[in-house]
Amino acid sequence: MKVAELPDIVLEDMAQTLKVIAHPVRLEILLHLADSTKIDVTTLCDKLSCGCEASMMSHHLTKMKAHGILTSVKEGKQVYYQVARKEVLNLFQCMLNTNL
Amino acid sequence: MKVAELPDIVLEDMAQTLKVIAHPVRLEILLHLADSTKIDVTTLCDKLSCGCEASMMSHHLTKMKAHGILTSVKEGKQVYYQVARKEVLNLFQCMLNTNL
DNA sequence: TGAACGATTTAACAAATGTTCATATATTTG
DNA sequence: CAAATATATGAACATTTGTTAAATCGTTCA
Repeated sequence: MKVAELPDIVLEDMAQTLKVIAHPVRLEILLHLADSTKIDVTTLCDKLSCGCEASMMSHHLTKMKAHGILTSVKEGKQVYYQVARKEVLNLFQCMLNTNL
Repeated sequence: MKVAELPDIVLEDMAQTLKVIAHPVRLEILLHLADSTKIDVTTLCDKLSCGCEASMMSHHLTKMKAHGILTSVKEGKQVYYQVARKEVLNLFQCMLNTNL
């Protein structure tokens, strides 16, 4: 990891990605999606312990989708979300391993 | 990594930590501190490519210190900062390795 | 068809947080 | 003590967050 050579743009991208996942609800969403392949908004609201309303949940999901972390497919009335960049889950593992 | 068992408080702490480092300048600071054991505010301003004024630099450093990521010692006129939680540097390695 | 319902998104706004620029507070030195 | 240097603080500005209400989209069924 050569520090000085890391261009600003890379740091900005990194910061951006970190910022997107740096929220307790969004972390919980990611953890849940790590297990289940795909899940719809209402079910997420029910399963998560954050007591999040559908509207707020939609906000968080939209944000992560906008940054390419999630994708979604519409099936009938529901919209199913899933993790697009599995790498973000490594970050989790890393944090858990190192007590962060 | 058992998802459902991760208590909210842990997720909040994680999110908090991520939030603190989720800024391009703060990332650059951390990378720089990974190499040099300790460094003062003005030198940091000079070395980093972000063109950060001392005042802003101080804010970033203060923030990271407040969250236990950095520590500082005052020696005469200058204040030297260094990394208190080396684990955060693992996060970097993790992100670089996985193209995040 | 279209009225009613369920699922998700969007809009609008206040409150909390984060960022940045200007100013203030040390600390050393002449 | 005054000047110069190093760092920290304050206050304006911008962004993010959370809430409530309303809008959209798809289904069902009378």
